[in-house]
Amino acid sequence: MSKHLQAIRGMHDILPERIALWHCVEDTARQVLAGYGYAEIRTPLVEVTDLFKRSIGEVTDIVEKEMYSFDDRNGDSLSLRPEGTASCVRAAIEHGLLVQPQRLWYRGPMFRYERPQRGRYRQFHQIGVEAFGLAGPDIDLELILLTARLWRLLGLSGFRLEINSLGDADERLAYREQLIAYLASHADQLDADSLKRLHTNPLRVLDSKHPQTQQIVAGAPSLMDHLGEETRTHFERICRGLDDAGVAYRVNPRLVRGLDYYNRTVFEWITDDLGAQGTVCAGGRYDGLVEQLGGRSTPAVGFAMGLERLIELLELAGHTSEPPLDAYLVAVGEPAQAAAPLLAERLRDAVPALRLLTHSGGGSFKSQFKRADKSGARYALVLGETELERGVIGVKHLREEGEQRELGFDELAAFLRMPG
RNA sequence: GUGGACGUAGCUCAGUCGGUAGAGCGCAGGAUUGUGAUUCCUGUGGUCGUGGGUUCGAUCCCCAUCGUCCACCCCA
Repeated sequence: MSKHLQAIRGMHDILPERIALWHCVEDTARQVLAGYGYAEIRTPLVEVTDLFKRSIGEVTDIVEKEMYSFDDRNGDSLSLRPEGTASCVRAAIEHGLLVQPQRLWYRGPMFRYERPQRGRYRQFHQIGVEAFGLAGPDIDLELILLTARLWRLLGLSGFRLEINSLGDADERLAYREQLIAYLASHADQLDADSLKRLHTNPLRVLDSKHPQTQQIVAGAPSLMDHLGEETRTHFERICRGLDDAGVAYRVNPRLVRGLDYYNRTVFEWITDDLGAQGTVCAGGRYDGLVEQLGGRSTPAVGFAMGLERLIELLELAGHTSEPPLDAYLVAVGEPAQAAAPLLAERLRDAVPALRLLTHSGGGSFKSQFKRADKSGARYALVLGETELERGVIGVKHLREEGEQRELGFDELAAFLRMPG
């Protein structure tokens, strides 16, 4: 690029030619979420840094090295949000929303200082969904079914669903001890990263990609065996529900998530079509987080999906946008040009849904028709000297065969209301 | 943060074993002074990412830097 001014690394402009795909995902998601009774919430992009430290976890990569943090003029440390759950929980506590069950969703940009890669950006967009105050497995199931419906409506297939249960806090603690003991006995065979995590975040070693570490992990004690009766039943009921709903899934006992606040259910929707960043949607239960952030103990489940990743999949699937315009108004000659704006206004009054672009800048019939064609409009509306004299508007089909016709205003309005 | 590939026209790319660059598409105009998309003709196109070094001379070689892409890591 020869320009000296350019967008910040890993942060991308979304250009008009691609915006239709964003609308498609956003509108479909909004429609699905409304259908399940979820309400949208919007929170600031910036929060006190401490909020993320206390929720995501001090020793996670996100908090340790990926946050955009800065001091404001008061000397308070603030951060661009790296994810949405923490803000959502903070807002819910702050406004007393948690006195009753709440189903909330949000969307917007998130920021993480990572090395950009396919499907991974420094500013990226998520839609997140959170359900508060509901402890039963039915709500975990509802969230997963909701996502499955969304994929269906978007025409996306080929995802696989992986689920796991991390157990309650005490179950996990007991397992953690055993896992550390096991891993420590094989310490000499672990890769450096896993060795570092052995005592800080041993569960993360389970989903290491390192081949040799994976071999060790294969022989590790299973988290599933450490689940208590209640946790196990909770998990089984989700699996049963998925079976009954006909949603295929795979229990992956090595699925853990990178954020500290998860307990019990975790799940991921994964695709093989995006290279290394295959997780399209992920989430889980976080029953302890609300209390941890100063609220009353409140069970909660949620997930987030990456919009850039979904949109790239839609592009791969060959999604194209609809022709955006119904009509393009061609006006040649001074009197016609003077009359065109008023004609356009009257048409918009008469046909509120009409998508009409009026030519601007004058020019010959030829050049205006070229514009009309490129605009993608279905019809050209023609206003020239002759039409003006006769009090009619020419209507020409740009996308199909058909004679150019001359219609009076009322006829034209009727035609544009019910074209074709 | 680590490793690798790559930055040439608005876009996709070619090219110069070092002598300041081409194609296709696009865009503008014309063939048709009231009709687009097809066809034909003409025109428009670039500080060869940026900065420095070597050289008589650098888009090409060297170094740095910024950016893109891929993988690791991590995650949506």
